[in-house]
Amino acid sequence: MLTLAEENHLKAILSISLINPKKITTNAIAKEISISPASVSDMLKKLLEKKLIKYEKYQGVLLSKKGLTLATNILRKHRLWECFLVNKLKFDWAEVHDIAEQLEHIRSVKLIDKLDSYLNFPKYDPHGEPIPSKNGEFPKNKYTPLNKLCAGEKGKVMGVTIDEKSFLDYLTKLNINIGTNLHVLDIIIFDNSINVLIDDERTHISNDVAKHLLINKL
Amino acid sequence: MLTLAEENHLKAILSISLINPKKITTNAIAKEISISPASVSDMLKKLLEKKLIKYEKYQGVLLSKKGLTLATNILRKHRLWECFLVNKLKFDWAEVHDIAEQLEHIRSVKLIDKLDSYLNFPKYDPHGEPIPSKNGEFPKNKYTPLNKLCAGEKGKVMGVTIDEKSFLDYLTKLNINIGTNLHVLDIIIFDNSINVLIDDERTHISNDVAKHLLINKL
DNA sequence: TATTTTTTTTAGACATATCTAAATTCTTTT
DNA sequence: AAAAGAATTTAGATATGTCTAAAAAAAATA
Ligand SMILES: [Mn+2]
Ligand SMILES: [Mn+2]
Ligand SMILES: [Mn+2]
Ligand SMILES: [Mn+2]
Repeated sequence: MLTLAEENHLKAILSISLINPKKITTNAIAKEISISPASVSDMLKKLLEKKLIKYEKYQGVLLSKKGLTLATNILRKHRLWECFLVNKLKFDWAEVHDIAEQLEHIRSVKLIDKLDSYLNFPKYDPHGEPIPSKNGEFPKNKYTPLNKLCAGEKGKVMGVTIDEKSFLDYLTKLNINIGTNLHVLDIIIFDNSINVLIDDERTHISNDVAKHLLINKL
Repeated sequence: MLTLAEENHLKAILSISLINPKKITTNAIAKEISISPASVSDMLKKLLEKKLIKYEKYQGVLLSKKGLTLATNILRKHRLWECFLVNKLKFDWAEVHDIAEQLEHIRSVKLIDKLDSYLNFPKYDPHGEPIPSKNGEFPKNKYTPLNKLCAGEKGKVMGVTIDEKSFLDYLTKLNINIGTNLHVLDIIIFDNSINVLIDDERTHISNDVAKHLLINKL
């Protein structure tokens, strides 16, 4: 049985490796969960002891099979709860991540099975993030980050890859939501920012934002 | 902001005082949450420090106004989640208490407001236990514990005052549920147990069980 | 390759929450 | 009212999870 801290470390490792599937550094984990690298080092020893990670001192860390299963299940719970909060309780998409950070630690297999069924077995959460199945498989998506589109291309926003409130609130301010249609006007070479057309309105989007928007190209 | 342990102690004090509204003893709290009396003593110091209880060494404890508000809110969350689990996710009434023990600690005022509304502002949980309102008021009920009925009286089960699995599973075995009609045949003076008629079947119920069954007398 | 910088780990401290055993206080019985 | 018994608190220990500062190792730079 995992403690809350152990679950949070495993989930952090998974989250980081979903973006960049390499060995994960102590510093990256520390940053992800806002604790000191020293504390992460301590925890890595415990997780290694429990065979949840592959780890050699100074050499970075990977999830073991067992660790991956457990971490994926936490992510599954997180995203299912986000669906519940948005689809059933009518929360705004920007409000649910922080609450799901708490709900994801509730322990009951039956609860998650029933929640999944109650929600009609969703494949994506309210941010377009894929929900792993019970046995840990992610639905494939073939979407392109907005920063990979070329001038002139058009597409529809299918999801984001960050679901923190500050990011989502900014998207809302830009009139971007899931389903929004975009038309890339031009790309500024200097900083890789782009000008897009949204609802006939010209909008400027930084590269940092664009790379977290998943687009279904027309 | 309360820690999990603090919340559990406050809730324990409230639960005990709902059954018997006197000064609560250290031992009673210890028993309620299955920890040592020594640990409870430690915690009482902390709760006093935070002005959540009225407490003098060796003299037992009461909730302060602030403590009562917080504890009542935890109970409210517990019972609302139990409604959700039974009414929406179709859990059996015996399965939900343990899961609600976890869910009751989720922190989000908006979540509970929305859950309450989603459930249509229930007044009683699946065990017939009253759900306090947002401002801490309990709906009044005028039901009688089964052990106070006299031979010959009839009534309907409206709720229970324990919602642990072992108790509820036993009720199910006795064919007792919310809404069950009972007819008290006779009371055994020796141990205050009673014989009742349920669905034309004679059933023997101990005093210990009978006192936790709330009856609406016909 | 040697030096400097960065990253990671270790060492030592602290807060929380628990325990058992011993001391203290309260309650009951004689 | 004294003694015995029960309840409560204190003392001291342990486990977990965090921190900062210092040491060690790895990576980057000169
Ligand atoms: Mn999220
Ligand atoms: Mn999400
Ligand atoms: Mn309950
Ligand atoms: Mn209940």
